[in-house]
Amino acid sequence: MHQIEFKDLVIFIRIAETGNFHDAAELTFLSQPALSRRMQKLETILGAQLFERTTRKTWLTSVGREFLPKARRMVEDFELSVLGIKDMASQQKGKVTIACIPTAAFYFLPSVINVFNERYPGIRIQILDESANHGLESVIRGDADFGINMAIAQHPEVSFTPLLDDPFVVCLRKDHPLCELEEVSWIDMEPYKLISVGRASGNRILLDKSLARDQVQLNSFYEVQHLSTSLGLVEMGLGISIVPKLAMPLSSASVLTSRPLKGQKIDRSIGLVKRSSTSVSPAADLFINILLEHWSVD
DNA sequence: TCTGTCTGCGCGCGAGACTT
DNA sequence: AAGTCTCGCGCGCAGACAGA
Repeated sequence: MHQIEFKDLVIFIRIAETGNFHDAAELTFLSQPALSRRMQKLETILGAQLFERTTRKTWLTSVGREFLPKARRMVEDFELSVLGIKDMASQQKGKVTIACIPTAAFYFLPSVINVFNERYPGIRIQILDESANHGLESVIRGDADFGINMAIAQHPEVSFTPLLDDPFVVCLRKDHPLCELEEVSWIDMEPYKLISVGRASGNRILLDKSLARDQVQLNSFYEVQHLSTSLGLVEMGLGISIVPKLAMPLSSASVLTSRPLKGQKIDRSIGLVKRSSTSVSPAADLFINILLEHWSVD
């Protein structure tokens, strides 16, 4: 089955413009017979004659007149698309979409975005601040160019490049009795209500694994969906929480503080997640380069 | 007669099948 | 994996044809 080619449309337009197969052939760098056959092929595919021709004169049929603006639009769209891709390829325009777990978005992105914007002001950035699982799905589906995610969120279709190890800490109000300790053990936490994130969360999976390994059961009293909510409840004095250090507020004015876990170390490895089967867009590649310049683990 | 289009024929190229 | 063969497709050349 033959298909209409881009060149067939260009030829059709040139013949319509010149009213002449011979001149159209010159303009399209073909011999006249080759052009004539191309036109015949196009007419066969369309099942309609586009030109009436005699050996002296060529003119559009009613079908041809109707098809001409459509063909022009198709050629124009195609050319604009190619120009758009060229712009992107030359890295002056485009968009980078990053699926990033929220805590990492705060930590990694601002400095990288600053540098990126200075170097490539024409490229827009979209951040999908999503949970580890949703972020991974966005990368696999192609909704995001790449992701910044936890090592736990891995998949055969993606590659993972570690950027940072983020230890879990105990999040406390500054007036909490446990603040007197330099490090906090599981036993120290037993009397207090624990605020934890939902079981689907990647952070929760890591924490539960450690608790199971050490055969410890904490008083998990409140369950929330987001780390930011658990920080809010700690702030209100409702309990304590075990969170990744990156989730802790940066401001010293905050009523919250943290203490390392005693004896056991729970780390989440955060890194760059990319689809392994396809290459990223030129714009995304530039962003990744700057990200790795800033955060690459040597 | 001149000029433009169509058609027969052969050539070259690329893709896929087949062999070593 | 590399080399060879086959087939289909598009091309140009040359000549036929037709209208002004």
